Amino acid sequence: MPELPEVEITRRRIQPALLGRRIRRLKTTAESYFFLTAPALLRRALKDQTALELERHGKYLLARLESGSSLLLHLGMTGQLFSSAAVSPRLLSASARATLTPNAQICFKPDKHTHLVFEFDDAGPSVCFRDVRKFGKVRLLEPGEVDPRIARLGTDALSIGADELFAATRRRSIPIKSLLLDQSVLAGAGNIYADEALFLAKVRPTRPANNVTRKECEGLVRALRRVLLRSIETGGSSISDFVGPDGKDGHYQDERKVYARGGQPCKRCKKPIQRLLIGQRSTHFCRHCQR
DNA sequence: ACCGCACCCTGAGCGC
DNA sequence: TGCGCTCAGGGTGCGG
Repeated sequence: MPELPEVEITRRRIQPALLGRRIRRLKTTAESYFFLTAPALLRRALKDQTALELERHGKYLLARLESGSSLLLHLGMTGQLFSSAAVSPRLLSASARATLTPNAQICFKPDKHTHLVFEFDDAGPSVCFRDVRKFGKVRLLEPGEVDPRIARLGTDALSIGADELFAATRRRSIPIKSLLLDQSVLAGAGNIYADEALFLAKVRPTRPANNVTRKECEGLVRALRRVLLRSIETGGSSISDFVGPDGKDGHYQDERKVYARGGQPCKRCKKPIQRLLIGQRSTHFCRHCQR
């Protein structure tokens, strides 16, 4: 599940394969929930365009094009943006994976889940967007147009201060975990890093936001920065689908303390990690360490 | 304004 | 070459 670190890794590593290369052709799959801009329009608009910059806004990527238009991308739950030269079993459908022989040359071939393929004027690799569950999004923005999803985003989770987080908690009675997932409060945190930050800060995820203290908000802001930066350092979390644009797995899953560790011993006190649902999201915490 | 929840999607895993 | 069920969850939108 791509969150801030995975999106930032994607941004950094896809840049060399994307920026400054003239798009000869864009291939797309058929109209679907994924396309906020109709695929035919997208194909026309991107032909002969060149991306100059790639920005991250929370979990969104925004490619600035030479024409002044922009391309908005969201990876959703299972989105993968990568070079066609990347090699990873995570980029293959289950059936393709099953027929792999141990030493087979793994060569990516767009499948039915590969919704975008950017081909370039030079003969180099394509850039592909694959998304099995289609929770991802793609949209073309006209010059000067600001997407409302971007406009609604709160401060980036890497730069939010304790004052701002504390102020946001005052008016809200929802669980602090739900507040951390609210992209209009702070942009970029998702289920994994919210759980991990709450553990590091020793705050129980069920606590009503308006009952979290100023000091705890300071701890939460520090913990968020720590887990997000560390995850970026280790290449993100490759728990199910995430893989870097170069085909490399991330390794933060090896360092996680609570996420998806329900029933296993707490790394700090050895008591079993609890799992429950908060706002339809599975939540993991230590009843002893988090108060 | 705020909050809880259904919904969008598909594959993996599991019980029978 | 089994079938049907449940679960995973980011973001949106709706009803209370």
